[in-house]
Amino acid sequence: MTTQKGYRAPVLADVARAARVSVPTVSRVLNGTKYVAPELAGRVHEAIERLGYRPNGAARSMRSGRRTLVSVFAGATANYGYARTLQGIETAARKAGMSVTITVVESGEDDDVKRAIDLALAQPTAGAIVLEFDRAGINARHMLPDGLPVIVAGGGSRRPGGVPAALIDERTAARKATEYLLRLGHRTVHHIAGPTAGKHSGRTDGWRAALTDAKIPVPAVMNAEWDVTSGFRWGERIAGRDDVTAVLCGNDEIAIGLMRALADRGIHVPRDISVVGFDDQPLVAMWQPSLTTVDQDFEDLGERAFTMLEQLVDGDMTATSSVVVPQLVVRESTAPPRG
Amino acid sequence: MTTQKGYRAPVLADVARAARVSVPTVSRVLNGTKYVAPELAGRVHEAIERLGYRPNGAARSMRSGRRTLVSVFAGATANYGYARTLQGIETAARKAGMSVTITVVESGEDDDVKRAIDLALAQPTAGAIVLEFDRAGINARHMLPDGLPVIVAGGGSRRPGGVPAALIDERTAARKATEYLLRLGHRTVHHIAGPTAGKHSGRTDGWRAALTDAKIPVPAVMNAEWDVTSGFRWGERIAGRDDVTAVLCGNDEIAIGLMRALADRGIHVPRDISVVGFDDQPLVAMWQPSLTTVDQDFEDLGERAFTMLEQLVDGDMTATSSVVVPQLVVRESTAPPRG
DNA sequence: CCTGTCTGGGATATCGTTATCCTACATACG
DNA sequence: CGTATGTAGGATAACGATATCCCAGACAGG
Repeated sequence: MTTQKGYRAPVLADVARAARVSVPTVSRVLNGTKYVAPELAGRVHEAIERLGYRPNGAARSMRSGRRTLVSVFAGATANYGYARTLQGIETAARKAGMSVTITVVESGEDDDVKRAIDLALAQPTAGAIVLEFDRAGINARHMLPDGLPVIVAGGGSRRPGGVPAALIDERTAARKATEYLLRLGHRTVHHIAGPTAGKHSGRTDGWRAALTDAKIPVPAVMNAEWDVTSGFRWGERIAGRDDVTAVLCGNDEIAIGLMRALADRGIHVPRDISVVGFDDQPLVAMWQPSLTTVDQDFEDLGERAFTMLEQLVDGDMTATSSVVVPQLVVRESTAPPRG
Repeated sequence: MTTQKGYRAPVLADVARAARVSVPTVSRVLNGTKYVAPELAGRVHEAIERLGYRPNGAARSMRSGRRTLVSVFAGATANYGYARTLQGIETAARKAGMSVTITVVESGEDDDVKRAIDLALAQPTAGAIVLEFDRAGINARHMLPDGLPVIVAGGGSRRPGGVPAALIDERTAARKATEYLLRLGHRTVHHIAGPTAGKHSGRTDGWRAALTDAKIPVPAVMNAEWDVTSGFRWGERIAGRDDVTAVLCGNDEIAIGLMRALADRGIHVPRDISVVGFDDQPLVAMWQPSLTTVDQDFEDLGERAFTMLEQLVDGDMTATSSVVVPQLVVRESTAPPRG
């Protein structure tokens, strides 16, 4: 540890002095913008190595205008879907030589959104990716300054409000899951929804569309949070009803909570009730019974979002929208209804 | 959308002109470093609002030397523990007005580590938090430049190599979990370990210490990855053995995979075999049987790490180490052995 | 031999902000 | 009344890099 009180990080001028060349020459060696004689370049490299020089990103991005920081806005970070999407963004960004900052938008309130944006954009930001799985994300998009390249990543099925987007088509996926349950012979399918992003939740919409198309009256939506406890509580209620034979859950947590509550009350899944989740978290395949769910490739979503942002930042405006339809993974938690 | 081709973000000079004051005065209004006449301050605020001015962070941090970016290095991001720790860091940082960048260190190889560090430190970084749950993190710490404030966050029980650290004492937790199983009457406790961070894994060490103290021969460690599949494979093997009555797993994923494999082979948990996990992910409380596990407060860990880093950056060197011992949460997956 | 083109590299301007210095004026004090 | 003290705000320098300009020398062609 050579950490001293008066330590000052070496700057370009120090390198130039040590290598007995001018400051711009060092810069040219670093950026390869012009030919530099091998002899000088060698001296420069040696000096850089010896002094442990590291370019100052602030100065660099200020003068050159190039920014290498991407801001991600999200309503949460630790949830499975968010975390995986973030992972995809980080991986793609790192390959492209860019860094990622993550800023949580506490709520959809204007104050929280504004604070989050001010904080994030206090850094030299090339562009933003907004994770629109909830209201916080949607409001964040609306309040971002004009002129900043923005990509939306989320669960919609079409691009939101003129902003290019990377999407997972949850609507179609929910529709396919519902149709699958109907094909198994269920008279209807019930739905426990997570907190919706405004009026529209792709998952809920797809479920509703499938029922409507099949000319089946749409049962009341059961509203819940995204956590296991919510699912458990609905399980307690559903256990007392005999009109429910199939449930499409807003996510895997809800499904698992539901199944536990049902099991505690002696209701067998899938014999008595079929359950479908959403997300395909690694754990749910190990459940007893293993969970039929929708496999969402969040990591791919993140990578697509970053790639589009990169194009946008480079001035390639052709980036419009990219939609992937996730697949239903059939496991043990679904079966034809009894009798 | 007023996004035009030739759009240029307003700078301080634009605001100054609009408010008919000098550039430094605008800066003073923004930073409150000196009294400014209310009249002028009002004009400045109005101009800022009208132009949608936003300070350029690069220029700011360059001139003032103040940095508001914290770099987190981690071997992964989407795993439960990493994601929650990150969440804790982000929350604390946001409250303190700082942003967080996350950089994944792909492996412990010098090349990967160096690349990750170069990328992250290309930004104006105030300090770094290294997540030391694996070898990648540990190597990252060693290669960080001198002079950069660094805090380690991880599962050790004492501060690693002179660097201040926020820790979760996994060793003591694993010891307590093992002692609990022994108290239930198990003759010995087996252990499935995740990929260890070098020689020492607190979880494995604590397990070994508990057995040694009880004068029980230490069984061979079963090595696994952190995922459910690893646990499942060990379950297949353990099912054929009758000397295993209690298993301490490196994390919850392994425990769940293990339990599923056992269940598939007609082995009942906890009657035939007791299983203990590590982490207390939200889902595992809903398992059948619900999982006895060690509750690790990762979010708190992240907050502690950030707070310590903040002190370090502010020149307060008194910060040394902060250790929390996580609690065992007893649920349904553990019981006395048969007979 | 003169001129034009190319190449390597130094001198200097510049990015947007904050730190430092300085001036003008008002007020207070001996 | 002269000087010390304080306040408000402008002028200017500086942070660390890159962009631009420019000059010296090498070399080719007429």
